[in-house]
Amino acid sequence: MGHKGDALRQRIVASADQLFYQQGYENTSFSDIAEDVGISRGNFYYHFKTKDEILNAVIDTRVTDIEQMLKEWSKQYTDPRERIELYIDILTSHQDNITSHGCPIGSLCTELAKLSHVMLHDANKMFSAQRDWLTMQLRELGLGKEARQVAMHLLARTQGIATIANAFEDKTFLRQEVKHLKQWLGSL
Amino acid sequence: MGHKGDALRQRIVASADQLFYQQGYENTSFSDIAEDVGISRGNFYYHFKTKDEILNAVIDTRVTDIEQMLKEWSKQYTDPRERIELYIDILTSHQDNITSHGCPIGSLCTELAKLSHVMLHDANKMFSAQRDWLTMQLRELGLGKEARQVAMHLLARTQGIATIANAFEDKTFLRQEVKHLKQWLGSL
DNA sequence: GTCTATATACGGATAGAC
DNA sequence: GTCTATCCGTATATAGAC
Repeated sequence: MGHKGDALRQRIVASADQLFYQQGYENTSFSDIAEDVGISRGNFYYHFKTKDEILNAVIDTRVTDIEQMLKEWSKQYTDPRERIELYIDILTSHQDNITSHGCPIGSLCTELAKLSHVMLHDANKMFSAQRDWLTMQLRELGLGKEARQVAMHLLARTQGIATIANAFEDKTFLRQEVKHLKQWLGSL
Repeated sequence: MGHKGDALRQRIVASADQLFYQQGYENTSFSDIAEDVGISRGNFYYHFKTKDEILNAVIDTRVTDIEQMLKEWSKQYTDPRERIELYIDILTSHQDNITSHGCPIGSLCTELAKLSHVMLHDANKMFSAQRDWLTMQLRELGLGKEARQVAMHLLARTQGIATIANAFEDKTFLRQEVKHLKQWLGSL
């Protein structure tokens, strides 16, 4: 380890993350990433020995970033309802990317499941980090044992919206469903 | 055309369909399909010239099958609520496949979107056939202009359930959400 | 129609010069 | 550390024998 401070490594991970999201994991080659970063294929292998290794770095970075963001929200906002609304609003603020490429987390998990890739179990940590945070917010909102189940429900709702908005390339549908989702939140 | 009666061709399409579902489109090679059908690669190319051609056949067959099934349901059942319940029950009856490989339609659309594949527009007909049928059922149920929007909502709900059940390989969650979905249907 | 080569391209991964 | 050159496997697709 001790790689965290390596700027080039971070640039590679950022490029890989974007390309995996836009083109898919399998469909993205080392050449694609190397070209995007501006280094040669050979140099690339100095930083990452295998494709799985970079996938692992991409997932790890995303999990960390998600946890960081949610922790920040918990610090900056006191109302759990407001926090969840912020969470739902990600759909709207990323509507262009979502209609073009789907949800970066959902689509990666879907692909890894097809590849029977062992790293699916690491990838779904990107989901469970959200699930656990949402569960906490729902508990603060007064929900009891059912909080976790409701959190999973919300997770699924956002995934469904992303999948359909992507399949139909339909931003209007996405915004409609976000409105619907906020009404649902208000009814809790 | 005139290919419809060709038994071997149908077997190839059925194999391709299954393999695309289980392994993904890109990750499935001609060798995989040929081996599964029990023919040589060379023979394969006699029936389908390109990979896109077989993808097209797979999608066409699925669209036809979906329309056929829904038309059958409309014939055999009179209560629109019962029909929609039947639709929701697909999730339960396919729970093993869904937790292992996701929704065959949603995951294919997700993959084609990543590949910027032109056939995404054909693939989402698998969805719109369902949307249109659901819209009709909801109209019979007494809904007005909002019927189509509610149909899209239901579509998204099922997709979200499939994506999350797949990512977590969680059948229990799937069944929970199906129950939830039926409560929602009852409240319409 | 079905088969066995085979052409060609590209993928991941390595070796070794600088 | 970064590069070029290369190995090797596999993929799509074609040619041509039977």
